Amino acid sequence: MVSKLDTKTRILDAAESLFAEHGFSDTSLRLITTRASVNLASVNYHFGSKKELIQAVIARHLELFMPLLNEKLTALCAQAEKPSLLDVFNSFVDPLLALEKQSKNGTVIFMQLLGRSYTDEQGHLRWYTTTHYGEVLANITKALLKANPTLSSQELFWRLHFTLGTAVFTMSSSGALMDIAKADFNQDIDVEGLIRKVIPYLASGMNTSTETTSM
Amino acid sequence: MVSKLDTKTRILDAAESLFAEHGFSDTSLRLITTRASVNLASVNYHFGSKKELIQAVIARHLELFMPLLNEKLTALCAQAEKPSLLDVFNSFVDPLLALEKQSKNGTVIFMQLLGRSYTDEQGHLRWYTTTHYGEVLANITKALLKANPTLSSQELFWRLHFTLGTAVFTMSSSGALMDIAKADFNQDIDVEGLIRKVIPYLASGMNTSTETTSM
DNA sequence: GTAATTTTAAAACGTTCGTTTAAAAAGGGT
DNA sequence: ACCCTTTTTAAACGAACGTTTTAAAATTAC
Repeated sequence: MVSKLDTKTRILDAAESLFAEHGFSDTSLRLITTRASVNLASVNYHFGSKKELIQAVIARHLELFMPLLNEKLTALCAQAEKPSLLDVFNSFVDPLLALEKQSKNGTVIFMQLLGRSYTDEQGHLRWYTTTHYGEVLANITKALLKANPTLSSQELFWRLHFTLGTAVFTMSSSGALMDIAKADFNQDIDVEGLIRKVIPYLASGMNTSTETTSM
Repeated sequence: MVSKLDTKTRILDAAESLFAEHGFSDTSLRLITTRASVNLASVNYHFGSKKELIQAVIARHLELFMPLLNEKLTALCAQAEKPSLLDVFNSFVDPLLALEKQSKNGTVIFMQLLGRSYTDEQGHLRWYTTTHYGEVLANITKALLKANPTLSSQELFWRLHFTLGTAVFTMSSSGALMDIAKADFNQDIDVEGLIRKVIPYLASGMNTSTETTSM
């Protein structure tokens, strides 16, 4: 059934890194199959089309990430005491780092794919995630509301997307940012360090007091 | 010298909206020239190549935005009293809204182009902005440091990019966000409203207390 | 071992892309 | 009117794309 290393897997591995690096449109099937050392036609044989390959690449990450995140969030929602916003955002750390083990630079690639899915196609991924992982998304808002019950659903909506923007953009350009940090002030920081650095920012933004909005 | 409406301008107008909507790679010159009602070859005649057209589209917005922003920032830096972070971020409002007058949805298009320039090409725009508008960028950090002198240059660097991510992502997907807000809780909000909504979030994130980072 | 099925392989398909060419049209100066 | 420059136009170019086809090779089942 499978050889030493599955053709399907080799395609997925090559595709995900190339997609993250160059985007979906700028990555040709010929480039993918060359890097994967498989025949050009095998993509259409195993996945049907390029579009379905893109979905498969994203789905593979979501299938690992979402259950891990859901586990953390339900635990947070089940406990008696009120969690802090830092607790909620820290729930994302382990699931994100788990992606790192699935594939090299998995975390960054996942976030880059997330960002590209938001911009390259028109909300195609948004539909996929909400239908397949609606429960997880609901648990995110549930945990955030438990940490900050004063938030209206409207404010939560906006700040959640602000948060998503910060995270996606930061992790997507993490390579460049870490290079600049190293060159400008000799700061060595890895992916986990960057995640932990952005979390307080996100928590602070989510906690924005409405009084300051008037000024 | 010019006819009723310049061919060059018609190309720029058509290109910028299509670039923002579909991305650089997914927008063909044939689509642009068709919408602009000009001949296909006129792009290469007036701009040289597609790549140079992309730069021209971005440059046109930067040339309007950057001087306006610089004016606001220098005024802020010149004044005696210490500005708040909200003051600094509010300096961006008028320059951003000025883009709205240059072209329809100019603000959103500008931010979308900014985001795409960060992801589609590898730091090409970053080099362009730093060489052409390095003074403005320096004034941004100067104003932020005046508003929050406790920030180290490293922390400022990171939070500045967190801020950029929030702004770019939010404005890039503003159309979808405003649609959802309208459908889910009947909230009518325009571009200016969205800008003013994100600013307190940005100011709060920029003011993140370092003590909370330990937890 | 043979037959049926699955997977790989090479080649070609038709389309679309950015770009170039060469001629026609338009504009400006004197 | 004329010449000279600028701009527009239609057509074609070669390259690269996703996909399909057809046959060979490998695998599995009996």
